[in-house]
Amino acid sequence: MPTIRDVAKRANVGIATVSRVLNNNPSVSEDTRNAVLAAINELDYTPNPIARQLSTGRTLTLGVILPYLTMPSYVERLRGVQHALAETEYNMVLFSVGGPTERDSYFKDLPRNNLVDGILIISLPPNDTQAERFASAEVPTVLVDAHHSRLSCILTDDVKGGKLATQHLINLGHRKIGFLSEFLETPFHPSAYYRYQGYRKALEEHGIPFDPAYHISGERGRTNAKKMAKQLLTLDDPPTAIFAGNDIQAIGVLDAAMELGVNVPDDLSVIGFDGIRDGEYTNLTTIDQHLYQSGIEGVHMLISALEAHPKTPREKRLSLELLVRGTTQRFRTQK
Amino acid sequence: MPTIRDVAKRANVGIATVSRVLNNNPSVSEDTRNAVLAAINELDYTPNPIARQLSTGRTLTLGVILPYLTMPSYVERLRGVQHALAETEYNMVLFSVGGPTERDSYFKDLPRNNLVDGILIISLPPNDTQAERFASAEVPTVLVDAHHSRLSCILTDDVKGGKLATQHLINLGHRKIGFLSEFLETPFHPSAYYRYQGYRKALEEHGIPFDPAYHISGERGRTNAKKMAKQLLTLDDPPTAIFAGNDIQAIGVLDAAMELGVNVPDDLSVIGFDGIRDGEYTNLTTIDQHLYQSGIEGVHMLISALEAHPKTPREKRLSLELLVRGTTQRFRTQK
DNA sequence: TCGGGGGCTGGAACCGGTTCCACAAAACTA
DNA sequence: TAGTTTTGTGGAACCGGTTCCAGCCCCCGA
Repeated sequence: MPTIRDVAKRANVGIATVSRVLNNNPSVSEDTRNAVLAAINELDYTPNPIARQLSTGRTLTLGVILPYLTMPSYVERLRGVQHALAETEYNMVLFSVGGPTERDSYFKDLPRNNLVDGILIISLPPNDTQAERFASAEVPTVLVDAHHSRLSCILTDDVKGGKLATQHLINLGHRKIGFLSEFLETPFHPSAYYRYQGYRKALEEHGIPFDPAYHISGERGRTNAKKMAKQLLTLDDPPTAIFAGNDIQAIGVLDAAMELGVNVPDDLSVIGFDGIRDGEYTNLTTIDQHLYQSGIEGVHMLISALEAHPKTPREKRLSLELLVRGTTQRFRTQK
Repeated sequence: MPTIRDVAKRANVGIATVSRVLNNNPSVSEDTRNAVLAAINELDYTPNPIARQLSTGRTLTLGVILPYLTMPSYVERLRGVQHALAETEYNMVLFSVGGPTERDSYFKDLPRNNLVDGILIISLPPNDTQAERFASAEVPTVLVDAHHSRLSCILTDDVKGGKLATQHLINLGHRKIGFLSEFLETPFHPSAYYRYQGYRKALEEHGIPFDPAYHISGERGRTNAKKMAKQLLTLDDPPTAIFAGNDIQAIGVLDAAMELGVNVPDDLSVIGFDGIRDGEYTNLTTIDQHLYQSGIEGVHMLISALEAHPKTPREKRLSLELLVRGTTQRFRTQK
């Protein structure tokens, strides 16, 4: 593998000059430049980026910490990141987190070791100690789908979204509205809890009393959602509409309805939350939280932090959109 | 940021000794080791991986070159890679390819510049020149879902898969079988072409003449598949079964059937190819090509090449599985 | 008592770039 | 024509680790 010194020798110049040519420094005469370029060509020389990284202190690499791609929403956000990064000079190192230990070890080492110029954290909220570590590090950090007052973040207003979803059902004439989600207390970002709050607020604003029997939470995943939905649907006085904490769970609700012979949307309206592609196939009404866009915005915020090194963290809220498809319908008393 | 020299000074030892402690070299006395560890702790020192990379020549990083995550099959393969990599000491840099220019630039630079210890290429077949460059580089390369005789690869037998799919339809009594796919001539891996060959072979073996009217190809994507399927289904003598080149296209066929009021599977059997998760929602019969597994196998092969540096490329074929779900049915003359 | 060998340790060179600084030659300025 | 700037260039130090090699000390055997 030829080095910069081989090139210098071959072109009969100093290594500083070769370096200048490589970095398009204008203070090199035309003749010298050509001689160097010729030598580079003859030797098929490529500069070693590791050496460059060591001496400049820049790696031109951004680290993305995110959970294993088990949930479609992570993939969708990553797609956005990928798209936004393509237009920049930065590469992306993926740190996939399988569990809390791994997460904590990345959270501990990454801000200290100069391996990356900036860090994007997706759907993994740091605790106070960890956030402090990120905030005091010289490498900027941006959270996507997570919040901490010490760090910049891209946020979704889950309370508002929960309200939006519930209001849609209320506007359709539903009064018996179930809420189904993963456990509200979670060590990760408690989006389900916020959505639940939006649900409660919407009910309250419309003078609909909250019925604890219509609220169920449990382990995440389609199959568990199906089980929970069955519980709701076999109540003596079952809900006429169900708001599921995310799209995958909403699909679980559809599974349950199918198995119980409950017709959607005639006998049951179902609304989800996320706006993942799977919703298309199932024709699911949902709240679109612009997952793809969140990745793009995260990268933009990180890049601008890289250039400006702002002292105070920034926050950006993404908009939400009600996506009416085929699983919600006006409630008919008649039935 | 403290360096190894700061630690050495604080612990009153030489830098070599600190380095030995960092690398668990046994020839350090217990006392010295403790003194060094104490200094490391007091200074909150973390070794700089870039400097280590430069001096050892190892980056502990693998490069993954793959197309933007536009197709579910890429995501599924990447999931497998992610899973397999988690058990190793390697990190993963993602080089996402949006177009041919970007692909070629990665293909050109990556094998030369020591940025990664090994390269995994997913669904992007190199041409002869590029393959030669990879083969002669000192960093090992493995192809997943692509083939070149000079490089190790993880392969799917698309001809066999195409035969399997077609035979399934034939076994169900179908004789008028359509084949719909993206263009057969493509600069990328011509899997559609191989699947088409399997289709032809199966017909031949069962003495069914090939009817060019039943063969259609065009741009990729669900919407285009829908258009093409409509053409097939509005023929004077339409096929009773359609084999689509991949699952997304098969879903497009389902869209077309729905719009034309053609009942699946009563009036039309549809089979896809891939085994992506989207197939679950649509209850699609398909050929499962074990995408997730392909990522895992790719990583395993690459890691073993990293350790053994084999001179000749290796090849591994993944198995295929017919996944019978709800979109195919026995053909009834009666109709 | 002396020589040899092993256990620890530190200095210096090295990995391959970038960049500060010094300096020669050329190009202005008066 | 002498003095001052400008332009182009090379040497050496530096980034922060690893590792070769030399050397010290101690213990052991003769």
